[in-house]
Amino acid sequence: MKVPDLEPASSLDFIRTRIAEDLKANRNGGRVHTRFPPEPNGYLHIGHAKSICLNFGVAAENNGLCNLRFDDTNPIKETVEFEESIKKDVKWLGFDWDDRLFYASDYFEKLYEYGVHDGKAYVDSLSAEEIRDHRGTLTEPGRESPYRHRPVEENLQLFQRMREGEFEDGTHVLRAKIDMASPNINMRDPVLFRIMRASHYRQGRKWVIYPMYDYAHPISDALEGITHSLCTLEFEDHRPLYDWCLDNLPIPYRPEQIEFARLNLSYTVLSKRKLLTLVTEGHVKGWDDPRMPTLSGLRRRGYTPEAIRNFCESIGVAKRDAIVDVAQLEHAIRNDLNKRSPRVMAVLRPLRVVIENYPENETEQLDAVNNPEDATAGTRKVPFSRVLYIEQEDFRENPPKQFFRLAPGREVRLRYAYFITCKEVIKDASGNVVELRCTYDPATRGGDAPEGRSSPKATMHWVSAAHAVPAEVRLYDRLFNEERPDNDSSVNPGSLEVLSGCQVEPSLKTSNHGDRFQFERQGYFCVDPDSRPDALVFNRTVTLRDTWAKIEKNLKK
RNA sequence: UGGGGCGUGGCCAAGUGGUAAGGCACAGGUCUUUGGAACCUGUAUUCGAAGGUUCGAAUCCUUCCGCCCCAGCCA
Repeated sequence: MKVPDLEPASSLDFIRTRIAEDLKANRNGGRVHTRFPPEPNGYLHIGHAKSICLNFGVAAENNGLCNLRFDDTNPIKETVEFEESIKKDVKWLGFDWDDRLFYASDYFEKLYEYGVHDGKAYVDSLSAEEIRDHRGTLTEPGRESPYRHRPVEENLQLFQRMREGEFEDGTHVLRAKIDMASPNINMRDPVLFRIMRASHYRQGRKWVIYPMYDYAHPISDALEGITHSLCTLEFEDHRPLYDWCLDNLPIPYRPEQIEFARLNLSYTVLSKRKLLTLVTEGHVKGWDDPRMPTLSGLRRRGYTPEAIRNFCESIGVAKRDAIVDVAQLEHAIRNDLNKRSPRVMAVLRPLRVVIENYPENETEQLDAVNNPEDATAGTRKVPFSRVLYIEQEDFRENPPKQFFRLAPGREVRLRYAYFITCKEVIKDASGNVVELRCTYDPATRGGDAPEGRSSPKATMHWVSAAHAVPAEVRLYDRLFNEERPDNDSSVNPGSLEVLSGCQVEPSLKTSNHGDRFQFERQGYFCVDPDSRPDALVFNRTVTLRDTWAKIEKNLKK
C-alpha cells in the first residue's frame, strides 16, 4: 500500500522550499547553516528583524545553525557601539548564536593570502577616477587597465607592499581579473582590496588594506561552512561574483546565495543612511527614539519581541518589491498586548467632575478587573471619591448624533464604579468647559445595572482626583506623513505630542521601566526609561482600534 | 535602446495545468461594564496586457507593457 506524503500544514516560502529540496537531495550532507551578517555601522531596524527571523528561523526549523557575523570590512563607518547594540537587539528579539560569533575582520589574513592566488587578480595603479572611466557604462563595455597584465610575481610583490604600508591611500588596489566587457558591471574587474589608513574598531592599526564586501563575503561564508547565504535583492547582480570568488580560490566549499526582497514599511524609512541622517541631524532624539523603526526604538516604544516576530512571519518572504502597510505591524503589537497587558485607568486630558450627592470625605475601594482576556490576572482596588477626572473628549455639550458619551442631562457608566448623570456644566470666562457637576446613583455600585434597568450606552474610564498620580504621557504617531517618504520628506511634526497634566490611577505609582499597560479605551502604553517614581513618564505604543474616531471622521465628510 | 529581477483584490501573500488559500485594511452584523477584544458575514467571473497551445491556463508558448536593482577604492 502506498503511504501518502505528509504535506506541511501551511505553504513554505520560496527559500524554505528550496532548503527543503536541498535537504531531500541530501546536498550539504543534510546540514542547514545560515548566518546573519550585519555591518556594525548603525542600529538594527525592523527590516533587519525580517532577515534575522528568516536566518535564525530557517536554521532552527531544520535542526541547523545560524551564525552572527559582523561584516566589519569598512573601518571608517564601524564602531563598537553599533556592534554592542546589534548583539543586544538580536538577543532581545529572541535569538541566540551561542558560541558562533564571528567577524569578517578575523579572516583578513586568509583573505590576504587568497588575494593574488593563481594570477586571478592583479594590482591596479590607476586612480579611482581612472578606474571609473575605464569601467564603461551600462551600455558600453569597459576598457582594460594598462596594469592588468602585470606578471604574477610583480602582483605578489606589490600586494605585499600594499599591505606593508608602502603606498599612499588610493594609489593602488587589488582587482579581480574577470571581464571588462561583461554586461554585468560587477564582473568588470571588481576591486578586491583597497588601501585605507583607518583605525579599525577591532583590529586597530594592524591593517592598511581592507577587503571589499564582494570578496570578503563569499569567503567568510565558505570558511564558516554556511550552506545558504540569504541576502536581499540588490545583491542578485553580485551572485556571479560571489560564485566567481568561490570557484577561483582554493576553498573547498560552495555556499549558495539566495536573494529575497527587503522589507519596506509605509509611512517610514528603512534605510540605514536615512535613519542615520534622522539621528545626526536631530530630527529625532536618537537611535532609540520611540518613533524610529529601529529595534531599539520599537523596544522603547513598547513593542514586544513576540509581536515583531509574529509580524515578520505574517509578511512572508518573496522576491517582489513590496511596501507593507504599517497597519500590519500595529495589528501585531495590538494582538500581542491585548492578551498580556494589564488594564489600568489613566486620564490623559483631565476634566474635573464633582459628584454632588457623594459624601465629601468618603473614599471607596472598588474592584477592577486586571485583564478580561486573562482570568489569572485577577483584580485590583481602585479608589473612588467625590471629585474625579474624566477625559475631556468624553464630554460634549452639544453631542453629535452618534456620540453616546457624557452630555448635559445624560447618564453614563463609570467603569467599575457608578452611573453618573451630568447636571451642570461650568465654564471659565472664555467659555471653556472646566468642570462638570454630576450626581451618581448609589444603586449602581460596581457599575452593574440594577434589575430591570437598561445600562447606559457608554462606559468611561475615570480617576479619583485625590488619589490620582500625575504623569507625563508621550503620544507618538507615524514618523512621516507621506505613505512613501522620499529624500525631501520631513518628519511629521505631529509624530510626537507630549502631554504633561495626565492623571493616572494610583496603582501605577510602583511601575517599573518597560512595564506595559493598556490604558483602558485608549491604547497600550509603557513606562519610559525617563520615568521616575515621582515623575512618571509613559510612551504610547499604539492606540486601540477606535471606531468612534472613524464614525466622527465620516460625520465630517 | 547592456545586464539582473519582479508583476495575483486597497496592502502583504499562497497557488507551479483541473477551475483564485490566508492575513492586514475596509463594510455590515452579533456580543460586550473598554465605541477594545471575540465571533459571524461580505468584498478578484479573475491573476500586468494581447494572442496562442489545451477538454481545461494565474500556472505552458509568443509578443508587448509596467516597476525595481547595477556604472563606490560602501555594504
